[in-house]
Amino acid sequence: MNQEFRLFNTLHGKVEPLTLIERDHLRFYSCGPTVYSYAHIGNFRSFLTADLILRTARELGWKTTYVTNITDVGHLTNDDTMDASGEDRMARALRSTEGTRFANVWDLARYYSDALQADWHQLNLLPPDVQPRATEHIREQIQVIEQLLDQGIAYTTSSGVYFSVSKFPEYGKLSGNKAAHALEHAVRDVVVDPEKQDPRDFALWKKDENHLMQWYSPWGWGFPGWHIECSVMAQAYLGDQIDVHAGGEDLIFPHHECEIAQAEALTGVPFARHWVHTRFLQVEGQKMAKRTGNFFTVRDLVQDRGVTPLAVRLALISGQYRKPFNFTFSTLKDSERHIGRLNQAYSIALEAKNQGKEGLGHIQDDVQEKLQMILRALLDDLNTPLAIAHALDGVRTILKYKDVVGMQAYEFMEGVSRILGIVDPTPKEAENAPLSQLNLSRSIGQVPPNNGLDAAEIDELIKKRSVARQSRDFSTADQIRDQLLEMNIELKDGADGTTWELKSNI
RNA sequence: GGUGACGUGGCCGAGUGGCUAGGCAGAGGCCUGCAAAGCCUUGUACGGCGGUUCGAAUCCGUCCGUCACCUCCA
Repeated sequence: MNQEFRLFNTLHGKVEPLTLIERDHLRFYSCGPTVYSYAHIGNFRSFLTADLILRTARELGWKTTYVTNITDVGHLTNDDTMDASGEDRMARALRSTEGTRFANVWDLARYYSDALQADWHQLNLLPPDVQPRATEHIREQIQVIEQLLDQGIAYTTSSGVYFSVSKFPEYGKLSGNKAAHALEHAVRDVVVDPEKQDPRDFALWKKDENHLMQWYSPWGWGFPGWHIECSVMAQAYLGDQIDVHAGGEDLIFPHHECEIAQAEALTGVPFARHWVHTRFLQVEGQKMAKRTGNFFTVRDLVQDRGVTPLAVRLALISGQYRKPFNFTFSTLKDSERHIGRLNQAYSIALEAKNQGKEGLGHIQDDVQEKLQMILRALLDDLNTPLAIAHALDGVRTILKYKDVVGMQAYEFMEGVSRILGIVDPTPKEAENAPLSQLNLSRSIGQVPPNNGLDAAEIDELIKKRSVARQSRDFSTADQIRDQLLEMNIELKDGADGTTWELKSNI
């Protein structure tokens, strides 16, 4: 049985089997966001790649140690500014319209990292084992900078401490950006610190007594450079060598390149074996940006537009992580339907299991085979489109043979839930319950805002309509159906009565 | 200028030499008071041009096109 987990490794430019330092134990670090605003769906595409790596590894029976950081200290918008007066993103966020409600940058960071956790949970991302914050590891960062200085790999100027790239000949091995002249070309528009010894050198520490977030260091008051936090925290929790390091494609250079330099210059051993990068998504064919109006956070879609969170998850993983991906509302709509079918199949499977049904043999073999195919697709460089196709295939089988499926159908759906995370593990039974079982105290929170109705009133209307239908007064019945539809509530008449579900307004 | 990725039917998106991907939309049917959902059936394809081969979407070359990154960014 071939259970190799193959992933594209940016370091070598090809798909390679994951080899672990410690047998059956994955040490995994994934770069998290800077919490200066709500994380957007692009951020989450990247986190979802990490989530799928984690789920796949666990499915193989591996032990996993998953660390993903929260960057809660701003980086300079311009690393090379002479006097470090370039405003950082946290400070800029505080000054913005939205930021005025926060007393200071610390409150702002706390607020947005709490929001991140909430969105993380909504999209059914597995919790990390450790979620370290940069501000809680300043001491360790200072210690590493001191070691780099001691070994002559870093040097100080009047404005800060810099890593000396010339002391690490392998610099550029990840991104291919080896030529100094290319880097000079890249910084052409930037004010260069005249004390820097090499244009490639990057900041480890910035001296600044006026910065909103500052700490005392051997070099006076200031704050750490951006790159040092991740390598330090990764090493603190996972050791000098880790198996997989992941992040967005933009992090390849300079962030990850610099992490490698900082870590390996000191330890002399490879920092991460496998580098995994998620491609940026586009939205409706364009780069996502606030100015083009195609910028979306999870809450924009879920809270404001009523999209099922799992549909957002499914839409975001419907393309393979390193292929160009265009996020569209059409995809999102498809995903909502698919989530509905998945949940429907799950209910059927759960019922079959509760009744202890045996199920027909060939159907059982079929879904068991499909579950293996899902795992195999993910083992092949996280081929999520193929995995999802197999999952939907299985769903179709279950829906088609809903009266004769058994225990294995349940195991299949549990597997899909475990591996892909696209099945609601706690289905809202009320939403799909027959009329006779409708619970009048259903949560009002499920009703979209501004429709002027609470759940009890909806039930009343449904009952009124049922009475009208029984007396064959179809014009009244249809009128009620239309009325509810206007409030994004769609009715379905089944054999066991009428059910309703919320429709998003996308 | 440098680095890298990608081009499959109306749309999204699998498929690394011969064997049905899947979904959405479209068409027809079953079911339904009518819908919706579900089920059944169904058409359309591999950017252009060369080459290798018995045979190429799949390998090679070349051209065209699209996109991303290059110390703000997941």
